[in-house]
Amino acid sequence: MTATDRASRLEALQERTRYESAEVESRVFERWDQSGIFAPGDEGDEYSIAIPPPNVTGALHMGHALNGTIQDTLIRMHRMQGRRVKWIFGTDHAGIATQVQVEKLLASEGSSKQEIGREAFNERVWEWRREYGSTIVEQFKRLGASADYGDERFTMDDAYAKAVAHVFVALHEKGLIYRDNYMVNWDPGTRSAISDLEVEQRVMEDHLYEIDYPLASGGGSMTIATVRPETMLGDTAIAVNPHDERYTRLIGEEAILPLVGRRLKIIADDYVDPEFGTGALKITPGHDPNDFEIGRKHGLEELTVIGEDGRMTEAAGEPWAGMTADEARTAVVSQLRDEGLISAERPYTHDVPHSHRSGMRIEPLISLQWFCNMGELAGPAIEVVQDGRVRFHPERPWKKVYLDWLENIRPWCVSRQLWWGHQLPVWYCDPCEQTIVAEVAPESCPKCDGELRRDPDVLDTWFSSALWPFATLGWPEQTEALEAFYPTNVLSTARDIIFLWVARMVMMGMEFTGQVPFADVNIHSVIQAPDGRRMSKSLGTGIDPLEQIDAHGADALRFGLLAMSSSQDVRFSEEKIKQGQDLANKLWNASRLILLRVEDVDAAPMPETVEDRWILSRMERTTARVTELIASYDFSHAVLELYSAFWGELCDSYLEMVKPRLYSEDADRSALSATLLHVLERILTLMHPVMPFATEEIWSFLPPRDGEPRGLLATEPWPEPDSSRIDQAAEALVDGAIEAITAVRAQRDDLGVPVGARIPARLDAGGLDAVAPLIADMARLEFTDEGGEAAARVAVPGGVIELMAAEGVDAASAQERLEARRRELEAEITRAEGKLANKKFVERAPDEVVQAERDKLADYQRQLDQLD
RNA sequence: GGGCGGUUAGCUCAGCUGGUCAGAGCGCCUCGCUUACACCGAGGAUGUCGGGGGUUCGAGUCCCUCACCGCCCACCA
Repeated sequence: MTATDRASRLEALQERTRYESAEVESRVFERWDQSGIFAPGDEGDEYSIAIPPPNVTGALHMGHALNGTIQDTLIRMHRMQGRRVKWIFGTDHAGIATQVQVEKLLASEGSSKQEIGREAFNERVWEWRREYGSTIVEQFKRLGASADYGDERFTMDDAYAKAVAHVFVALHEKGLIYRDNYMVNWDPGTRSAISDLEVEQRVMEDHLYEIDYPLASGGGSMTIATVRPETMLGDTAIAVNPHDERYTRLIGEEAILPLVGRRLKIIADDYVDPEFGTGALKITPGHDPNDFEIGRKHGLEELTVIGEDGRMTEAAGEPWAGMTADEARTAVVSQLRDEGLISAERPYTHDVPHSHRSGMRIEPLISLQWFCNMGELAGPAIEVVQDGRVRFHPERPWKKVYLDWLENIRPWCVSRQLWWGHQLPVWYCDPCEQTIVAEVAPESCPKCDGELRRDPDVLDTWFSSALWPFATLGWPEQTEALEAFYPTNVLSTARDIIFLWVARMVMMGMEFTGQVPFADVNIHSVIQAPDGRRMSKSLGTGIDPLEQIDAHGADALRFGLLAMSSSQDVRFSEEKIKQGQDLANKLWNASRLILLRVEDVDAAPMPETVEDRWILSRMERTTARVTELIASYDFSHAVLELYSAFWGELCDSYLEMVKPRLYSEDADRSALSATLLHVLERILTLMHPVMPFATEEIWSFLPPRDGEPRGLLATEPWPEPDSSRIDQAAEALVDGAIEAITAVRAQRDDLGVPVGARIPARLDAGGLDAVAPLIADMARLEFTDEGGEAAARVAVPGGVIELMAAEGVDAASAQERLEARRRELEAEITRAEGKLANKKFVERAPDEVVQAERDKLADYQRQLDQLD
């Protein structure tokens, strides 16, 4: 860029009185992209974050936007700190979610996956992905996320699939993955088994029926209570508590299952609660998890009377076979009623498991599935969190939540009856009952050389997600990227997937790489809808981040989200986004003021005045504070710190103090220019990780450095706090001056003095002499030594400022404020005196606290004296 | 059934190990289109920190209890 180019750009800047985010963002993003900042550089200690991969089917929601902002803020700061940064980016194949999308598409074409077959279906999914899979990627770009887009991953990539198969086979060889006929959560909606973590409890209104089961001996009956009468068709026993005196004599006897006639053994088990219902429990090992356990314990027969299609099976017998479970319930109840076997029925409210995926009621049933025994894997994952190799932020309560879950971990059902996903690397030879588990498809049966049949099931999506931090880097190959960027530094996510994903990544990471997958886990807040409900598409409570970007700008959204979020769940507030927008605009205009008034200098700051030293000192403190806050994942405070440092200190105070010098045409403004440019550079740098677009755009207007046009702010070095610029004396002086200015302005306002009018005043506050010109200027006073009647007295740090009678000064109304101040001081004095008169306080409180109270009292006393 | 979190200005939220911690932004009121910005500036009002009890010289800040609200975990039919 030539000097004349710059001149004309500055000229154009004169006209741009507003920050136009839409216009700036696309242009700035293009510059970042072109210059290759998204890819890791060649130097520096590595710093990496693996993004929680969004679903390919996904659209950017507020959670993505918040987490994307958090990660990008970390990534950008560390990039500026000279680290060799990689933000591992990609998408998840999201088994069920994606399959459902494509099924819908097929349905709209009047087709179905059954009609076209598995192979063609999968081809359609890939096609779908080619067409729509980049949507969410582009949306992350609009956020300003500086991820390594050039090295994007997908959990169904060939290399990734190899890693998945490798892990499956290895765990199988170790005996941790096995096939079993076991009770699973069957989701009739997706027609697949799902894991415990994908089940959610919903409160349901049901009926609790009491049903009489006649005793085989003919002597009376036993009454059991159930909410699912239709499952009685699969009953194989009745259980009572061994200590329940009502039933002890019946243990070992038999009852007759009504409607069916099967003989049911009456067994004893501690599980049964004598207090509940009738104290007798029908046992249906095929359709209830508890009954299943009891059944296995007692060697009971397991009958499957409800099939995977949700209909009654042949085993249920006539006339129920073929009915849906609901129909069967109605039929069973009606027949029982006819036979007079229902002795009671009452409404019953209880929790019922539902599929998180389809929303359908879970049908517990026994199914042949693949499981992963997690106990052994959990050990190291517990250890690394206990010894601090993996740290949660905030630690409380997530560390405990994580540990509690791992310490009570249960087997994981990893097979899914879907078509889209990682198909199990398992083959069967039916004739010789061989099962082959191998990374590479075997040609034929090793025993009989016969044809093999591949297991049609795919793996739970979370199985492949669990490998994300290392499989994305090429594992199991020992790639350069793996060597450089694994383990990653931080994992950032909301709490809802701590078990589903975070814990499993730690387990798999430890098992297969021997290292933790990440050192820090940042658990951020969940953004709720403004009314406090969950933000969800189905509820219609979602707020589209892209619409927020359109309306307020990406920087505004980023600022707002960070300001909103803490460790607590928070309601979305568009006002916070608006605050971010105002901040971007203010930043833009403050920068214009500086850039358009300053001389083109290229020098270190040269403080000339106390306020110069003050702002330089304050900037160092802000630098240290912001750096520390971001590094400790305290984003809301980091962002508020930036806000108040920039708006409060730089704009409201410093820039106003400096204006007379800045606008004086005759004076040499080079020293001031150097200071102003330094301060501007510093604030832009500190704000860049949070508001990358506006800061980058402004940066491009800065004068050349070392004769060269500026490069990108995104790669500018992050400032090291410079303690030599800390100036406590200057800070005390200027802080005092600001306090005095505020007090005088308030008084003027009360007096009705016109804003622009300069009025005569006397300064009688020893400590403020050095900043008298500053106060005079900012508070529009003309200090004199002349006597005369004071129209008003204003208490200021260390003394008083007397406003002299002058035109527009209404002495009478001044009295009011003075009185108010006097009352305030008197109240404080009374309070302090009372405290100090309390012997116990003086005796027991720490000396410094007592002394501080004495100092306060003295100070108030002096102020009060000076008002008289 | 366990466990966790919340209840602070009209709204959304900060307040670490108890002693200027009663705050911020928005909103509201008054004044100002002053040569960066009206997406602005100057000034102002507003809270017995959910209720009750306790510990302490001193408590939004610790303990107990009650009341709502929310979340997580859990195999009581």
